[in-house]
Amino acid sequence: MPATRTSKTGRTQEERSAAMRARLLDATIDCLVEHGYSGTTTTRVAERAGVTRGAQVHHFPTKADLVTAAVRDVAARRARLAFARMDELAASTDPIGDTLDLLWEIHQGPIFAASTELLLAARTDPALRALVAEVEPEISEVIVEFGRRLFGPQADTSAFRHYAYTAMDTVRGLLVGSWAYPDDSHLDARWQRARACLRQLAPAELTVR
Amino acid sequence: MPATRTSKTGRTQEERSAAMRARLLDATIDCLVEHGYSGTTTTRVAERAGVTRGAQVHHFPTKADLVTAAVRDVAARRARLAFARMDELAASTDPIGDTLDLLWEIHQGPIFAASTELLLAARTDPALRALVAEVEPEISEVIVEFGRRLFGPQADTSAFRHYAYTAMDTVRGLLVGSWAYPDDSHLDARWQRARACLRQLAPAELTVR
DNA sequence: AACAATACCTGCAAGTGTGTATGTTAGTTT
DNA sequence: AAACTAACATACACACTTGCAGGTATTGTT
Repeated sequence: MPATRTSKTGRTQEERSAAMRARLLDATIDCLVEHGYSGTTTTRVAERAGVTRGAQVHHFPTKADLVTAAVRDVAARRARLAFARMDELAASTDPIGDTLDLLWEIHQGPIFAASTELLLAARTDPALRALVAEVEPEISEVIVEFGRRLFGPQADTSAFRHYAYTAMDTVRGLLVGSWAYPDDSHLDARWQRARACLRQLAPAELTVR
Repeated sequence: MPATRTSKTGRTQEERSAAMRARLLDATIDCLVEHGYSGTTTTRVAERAGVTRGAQVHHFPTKADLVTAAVRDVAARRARLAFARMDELAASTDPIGDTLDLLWEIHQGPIFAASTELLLAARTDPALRALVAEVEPEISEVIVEFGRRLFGPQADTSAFRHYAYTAMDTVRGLLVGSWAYPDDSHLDARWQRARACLRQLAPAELTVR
């Protein structure tokens, strides 16, 4: 136990460590979104987090570690957010449609830009690639688990998996496209169209558990 | 006319210039694909093209110029390739389906990786962004023109445009996804599914001109 | 043949990014 | 309270990138 109060701050090592890591990860995501992967220099991250570079390197020895940890972190947070709304979906009159909307919603915010930056960087950086290869199955597994809890064993069929992938591809495509054609005004409308298509495409026998 | 043959090479300035530019642009695309945007250093490009950096900077004063020119170049070449197959499409029994397949085919090869690298870099780099904003409408226009020639004035309806965008988004999404999940084996199968969906989604009244 | 213009080369300056080595402070253990 | 460990800070070395200045060679013009 943290018995001896030798100092004034009164924070245990673990608390300090966790707080520091959180600040660094947040700063990293911000940098990824604002400056892209190569613009996310360890120096800049440290600055933004209000931390010295020494502290940063102590927690994340290499840039690859830092960035993957950051993306893993937001992904996990978004996942928790999704799971928190599971009941709502199960009670819905159109669970599939609502799940699609949730998928869209989850992808809003910094997560998509950040993870795309990571992904594209990993495409050509072996060190990153190795780390991403570790993280990616975790994320996949979370998605599958989500489906399993919502739709039961049907989620383990290959048809379901294909469907889930297709849905995610569609969302990704729309969002990448939104960078190419910065006319964001019709973005939601286009999602509505795509959603309608996906809704129709859903395996007919799919029912909420 | 290039009358005076003062030298042995016998190449006109314009020829020299064009050849040099071509070599630089090709090398740039290769680097984009292999090393990503930030890994595409002007030094590396020059090396790869077998040219000094001085020559490179003479033709493309800045890195942004070089890279956008390169992407514009491949895009143009792919477009020519598409136009070359226009007759084939017009004669097809399923012109829309075949056009979708052509769209997919066009996106294979280096063009997609290269342009995505450019796009993502432009997302956070103002100088690049400005150049991309110039190139992007050109590309859009080519696509619209293609549609217009194949489907006539129907291509100018907003429904058609939305459809074209959706199709392109789908292709992009699939390909970005293929980097996230490096299991390329099912990629074509997934395109078949997506294609089927898009085929169905096509404006019913759409006919070849 | 002489002059101008363009293509191309060499070398450099300034800035930046990453990782590491080494010192200091705060927390933990006995 | 002393010894120990983890957290954090400072400073540096090495490599690398970009854009530019100033020179040489090739082509076009008169």
